[in-house]
Amino acid sequence: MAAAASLKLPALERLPKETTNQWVYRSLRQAVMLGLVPPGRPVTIRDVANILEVSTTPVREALRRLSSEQALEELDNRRILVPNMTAARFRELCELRIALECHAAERAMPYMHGAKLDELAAIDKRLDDANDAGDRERIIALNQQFHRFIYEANPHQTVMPLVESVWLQLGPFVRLALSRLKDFYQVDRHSEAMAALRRQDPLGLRIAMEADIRDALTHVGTNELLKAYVESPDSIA
Amino acid sequence: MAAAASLKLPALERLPKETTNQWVYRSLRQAVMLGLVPPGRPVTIRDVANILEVSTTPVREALRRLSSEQALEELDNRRILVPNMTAARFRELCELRIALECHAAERAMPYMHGAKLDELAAIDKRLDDANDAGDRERIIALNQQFHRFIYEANPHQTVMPLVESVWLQLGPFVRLALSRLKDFYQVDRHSEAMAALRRQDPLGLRIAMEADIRDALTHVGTNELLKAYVESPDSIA
DNA sequence: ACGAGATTATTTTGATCACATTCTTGCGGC
DNA sequence: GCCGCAAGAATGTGATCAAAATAATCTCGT
Repeated sequence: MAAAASLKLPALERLPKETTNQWVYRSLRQAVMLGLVPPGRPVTIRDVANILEVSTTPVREALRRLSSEQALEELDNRRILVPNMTAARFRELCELRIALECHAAERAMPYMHGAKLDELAAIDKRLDDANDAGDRERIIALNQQFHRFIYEANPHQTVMPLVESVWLQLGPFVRLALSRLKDFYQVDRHSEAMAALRRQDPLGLRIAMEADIRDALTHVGTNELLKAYVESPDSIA
Repeated sequence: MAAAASLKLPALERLPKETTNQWVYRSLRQAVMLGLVPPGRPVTIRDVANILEVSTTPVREALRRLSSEQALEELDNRRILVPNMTAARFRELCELRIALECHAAERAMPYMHGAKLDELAAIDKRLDDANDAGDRERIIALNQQFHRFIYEANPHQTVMPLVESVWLQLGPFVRLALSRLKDFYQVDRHSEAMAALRRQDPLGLRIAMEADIRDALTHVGTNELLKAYVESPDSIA
């Protein structure tokens, strides 16, 4: 029946106390983040409902939520799809990420005490290991964890949801960058950032953060990789 | 019947081609923006559905969407409410607004040509008039329009949704500030911003923007007004 | 006759609702 | 005070209706 031949969803395992809505949301979010949903192709409620074997209501709510977070785009036609990436949009998102996260880091700095710095170093250590092992999934996860841990040190959270939104929009392409890169300079940047945190040096922190983000993203944004992807996504994925 | 004595919703008129969902969303958004929903008091789906005389489904989706935009908060209990404002959170939101909007303005600057500058000046002129007339509703609306017009000059939009989210969270309190203020310095700041745009001077633009936002918000954030509100909202509203 | 563009018909998709189910919470008996 | 039960509230389902996309047909000028 309902064909949906080209749409594959990861079928995340369902957590114990989780509502259907949350489960569908997590699944779709992950699918978008990993770039499994082809940009431009409409994502219909019924297709997703059929694939995940749930009714339409939770699916529509999950799609709507992702639209609110700019991970999906709602057209006038009521069609929902993954927005197309362009070089210009990618550049905008990079700069936005830098502005947002430098700000977040600076506002969180005063709350990074000794114990928290040790925890952060531990995360970085694990990231280092994953790096050596070449485990991409873990590298992405731990890198996000590293950044999140810093920003969330600030107990008065306002930025993190916005940061997540930008991550969601960049998600698939960051993965793309990693899939081609052999080694990462990020570890050094992370060390610089941690040193700046230890010194409580706002400017140093900003510089390290910006460098870290740029290192991670410029490999996609500037070279021909993004262009190739934009033109024919399937050839790379 | 359904009591909900203290919850009043503006009952926006329903636009022609609008779905129930969109209408409920607009109504709730406006209510939150104007501070009509008391923070801390749970907003139940049923209450809203009864007040607006629609079924629960569109209400739930509207509430969920506002939660995604950080205008509402979903507790573990599945209860939904307007997050409480604290002095610290307010400060965070101000700084976030400044960081975001300075960035947005700077990224939009190259796209502000002659014709667009004239349009901007026209908006500012109308704002000036509203200011003289003391029409608060229009002042708020036009001020937002002024800022939005600048940021949206950038054709590769990524920031505006994030800015809207912050506006939503600050909304009620900005209104609060205006309700007490006699005159505004913003007009001058707007002139400075326009001058900087004309010169294509990034630093000057940032300075003017930051000053403009600070002028609008510090009156709430620093003085006893916010404190009074946080302690007993009803005494001020 | 032929084909580009408009138009209608069919089918797909989204929106809304009422009801069933599941979860939370607050009350009252012990 | 604690436990359990009942009322209230939210989630999820399937049905129904309206809107939009796609397919098929028609019109008209050449």
